[in-house]
Amino acid sequence: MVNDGSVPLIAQVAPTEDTCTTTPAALTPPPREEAERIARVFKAVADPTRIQILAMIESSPSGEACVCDLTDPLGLTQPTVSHHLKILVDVGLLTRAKRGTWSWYAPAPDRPAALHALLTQPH
Amino acid sequence: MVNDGSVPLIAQVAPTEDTCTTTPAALTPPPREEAERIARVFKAVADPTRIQILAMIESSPSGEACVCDLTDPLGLTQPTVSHHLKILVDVGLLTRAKRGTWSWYAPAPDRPAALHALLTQPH
DNA sequence: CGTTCATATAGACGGTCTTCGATCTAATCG
DNA sequence: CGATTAGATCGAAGACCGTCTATATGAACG
Repeated sequence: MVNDGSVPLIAQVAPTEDTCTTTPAALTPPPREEAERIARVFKAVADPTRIQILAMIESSPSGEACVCDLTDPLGLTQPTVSHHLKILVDVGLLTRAKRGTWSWYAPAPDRPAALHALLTQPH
Repeated sequence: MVNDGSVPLIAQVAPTEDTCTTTPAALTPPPREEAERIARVFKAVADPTRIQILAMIESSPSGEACVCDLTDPLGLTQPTVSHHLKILVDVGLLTRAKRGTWSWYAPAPDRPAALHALLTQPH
């Protein structure tokens, strides 16, 4: 890709640090729309509380949890926990099933697997 | 760390949905410190501009790019691009190599692979 | 040494996010 | 029906973020 057949006669000491803006092909970013869609998912997990919520639900023996299971261990109020859960549902990382008075939250089956891997075995 | 690779995505329905707070074992969140560390990485990629920057650098033929390569295609000022690049370097997703007047940014070799997969083939 | 160029940093401004208290909705049960 | 309970929504306060302009740093070059 760089320095193929067309080699200058002058032996350059450094391989590729002449110019930058004059690179043969200008870099083009991916469509803004696509970048925003990806960023939206990352933004949902870019909060320590929501990462804790996801981990709690996934480690739950029944595979799901309701709001009242989360408030006390997290030390947050019920509206705050509901707010975080809504964000996670909106981006498709959790599902909500209302049975009776309680709302049960569970990991969405089609959530990105790589995201889960990053969450469970961080780095 | 608690969860292994194979996760039972399908939660068995309705074993016990009487109570929620009286579940046998109360759910305990992962340590806040760990959740904050993970969130810090996600926050770095929770911005469409930074996702575009990462994609541009990874698609660059030389595998790196300097600031002046990015400003025009992104339509942003130089300080803004430098700001985003600093964030990506601080979380360990990019490396910076200053050669001469230019600063060359490249993907960090030990960055999480799952993150890269999510960025390149989104869903 | 002074100029120029690429980049980094500082400070400011408008917008967004996290959290809370207060209130509304809806389901259970006496 | 009235009371209770779980959860959702609203509105606000404070912190944080992305972007800009202005300026500082530092290297190349005449």
